Amino acid sequence: MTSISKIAEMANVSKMTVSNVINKKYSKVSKKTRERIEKILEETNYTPNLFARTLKSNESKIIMLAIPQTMENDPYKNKAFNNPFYGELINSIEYNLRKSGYFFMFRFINGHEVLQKLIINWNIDGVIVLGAIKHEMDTIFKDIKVPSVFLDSYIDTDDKDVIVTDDEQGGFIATEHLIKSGRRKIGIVVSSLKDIGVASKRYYGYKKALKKYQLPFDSKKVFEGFPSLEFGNQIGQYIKEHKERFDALFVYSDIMALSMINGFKNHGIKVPEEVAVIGFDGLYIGELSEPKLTTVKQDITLKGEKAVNLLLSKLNGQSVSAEHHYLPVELVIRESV
Amino acid sequence: MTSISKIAEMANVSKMTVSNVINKKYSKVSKKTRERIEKILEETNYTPNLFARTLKSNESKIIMLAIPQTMENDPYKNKAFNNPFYGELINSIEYNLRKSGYFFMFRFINGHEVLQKLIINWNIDGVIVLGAIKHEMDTIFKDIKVPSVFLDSYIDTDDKDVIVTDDEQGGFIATEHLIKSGRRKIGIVVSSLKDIGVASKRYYGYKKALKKYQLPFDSKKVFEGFPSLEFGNQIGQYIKEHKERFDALFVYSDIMALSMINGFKNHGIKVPEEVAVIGFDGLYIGELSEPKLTTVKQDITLKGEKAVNLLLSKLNGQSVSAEHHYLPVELVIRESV
DNA sequence: CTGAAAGCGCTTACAG
DNA sequence: CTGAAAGCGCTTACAG
Repeated sequence: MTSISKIAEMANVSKMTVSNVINKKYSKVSKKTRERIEKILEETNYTPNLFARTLKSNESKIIMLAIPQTMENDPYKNKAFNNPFYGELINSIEYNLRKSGYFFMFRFINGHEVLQKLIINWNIDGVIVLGAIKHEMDTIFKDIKVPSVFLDSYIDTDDKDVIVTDDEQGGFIATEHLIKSGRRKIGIVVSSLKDIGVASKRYYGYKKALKKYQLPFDSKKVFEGFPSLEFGNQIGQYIKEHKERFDALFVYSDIMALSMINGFKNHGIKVPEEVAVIGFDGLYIGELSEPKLTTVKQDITLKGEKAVNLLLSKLNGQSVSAEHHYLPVELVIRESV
Repeated sequence: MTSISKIAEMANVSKMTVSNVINKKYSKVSKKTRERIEKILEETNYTPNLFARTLKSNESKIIMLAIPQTMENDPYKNKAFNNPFYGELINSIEYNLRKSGYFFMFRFINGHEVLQKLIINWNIDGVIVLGAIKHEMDTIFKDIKVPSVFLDSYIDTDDKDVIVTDDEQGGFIATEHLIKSGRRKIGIVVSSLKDIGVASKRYYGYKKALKKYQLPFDSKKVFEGFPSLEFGNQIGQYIKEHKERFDALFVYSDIMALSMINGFKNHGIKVPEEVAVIGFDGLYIGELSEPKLTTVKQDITLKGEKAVNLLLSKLNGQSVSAEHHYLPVELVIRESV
């Protein structure tokens, strides 16, 4: 491995001069020296050691995507990333970071870890946090001293940068669409309502729509769970047994909605004739289902891009005060309602 | 930020003693000193700077997942990670690395980059390469000097560690299952056959099965493309127009198979009655489709685990000679054949 | 059991 | 325009 000092030796100059050439501080180097050094750099295939650079400059160019792991994260037990949402988001974040010359570190953070430790460990320049909930701000995300952007997080603090989809509005238009299509007995499927997050915001939107159209809210029509064949079958069976009480379901994610539709099929419930189903996300797989999934679409790729851009503007000091962005949602009507 | 020297000052000892306590080299420190230092470490919430450590020790604990980007990788144009395969794999790799105390860096590598540069940049301890093809070994993956594992890569070198699914066997049993179910006019859909890779191996298996059962091979029944609504519709239309020539399709991935089934629906082709479809991967979404997708299942989570374990065994010098692993496939019969 | 010192590969005031 | 030197935070022979 060629180091600066080796290059300096070969070129018969000081390390500083080499460093100046590498960092393109050309005003400090004569053209002749510069060209001689550049040639050697080229020949020796010099590659800087970014650890050394970071140690000195305190700029690592590493951005971390941190996902708090709320439940068991052994992928054998919980394939969290079954949901293509994650792949699409990660794809976008990696691309946008790389385009700007940053490196992408990715990590689930379990409840016992404190993100700030990892940040110091690696001199992380900035952090994108996905799906944080309020109480985690006092534990996992305590004392984060680098620029950070909270994605899909409802953390109830004004001084943090936050990007979310307009989840409440999304829940509202989903439910409103069901109502406008003539449904009156509308259930909802979410992950967990224990904490305020994406799921509960969409749930608020659901309740808001019911209220606006003077439909009664019934807590027995609220189902909490995670996408799986079992859960879909369970809800399918329940609705089969209480058919008179349901004519529609708002499901808070597409992957979950497809799981529900599957459960309905298994129990002979016709979608949308007997029970209409509307999802949330607008994933590609929703276009492939039978019936094709009506859903509330969010632009996941854009979300990743926004997160990176906001973070980088923080890093560059272009944006100082905290920003809160609400990304728009869009109703996509297909066949399941 | 507390550094070792600050701690040393507070404890009235040398930096070396602090370092020994941090690294649990207890034989070199008296119990009394050790406890005093540990208390200070605790109180000051000391976190080591891993850049400094790496600079000295040359062990970064960073593992990189490198994916060569064969085509345009702007996620606005090509949502590569639409395929939940990637999410599941990344999930598993991250988990298994973290469990072993490693950090996970993730990056697409475009054709102009050389991975070895990135490795030197970051002192990467090891690399997992996903989906490399032969000629990339002379460009992108030239001169990799750290332990590396090639996943889903057919690179034709004995001295590299390789983990692949038994793709040829998978293609064979998929096609054989179609034949045994009475189909004789079997097409195949793959990504690209230009290079030897996962797609072409599955294609060889397809040809092998045709041969074994003395069915003619017809190059007009081979379709190359990428999963999208358009491609599904295109194939749907083609098969509609040449209905007499098809009664089954082996599709090299589940996400692509679902795209085909969608195209068939749009053109009124009944699956499996008119054309049977078998996929490859065994993703969750295949259980949700209509009809449920018959497929060749691979264990993606296991694949990620194997990749990490093999790489770590290389790092620890437990495994010296190159290993080639073939992961088993399994026929999962559902409804689409 | 403990310390002083060198060194990993870089950058950056400072001096000339 | 160029160099000598200090220093980023750590580890590691070496000496006592």
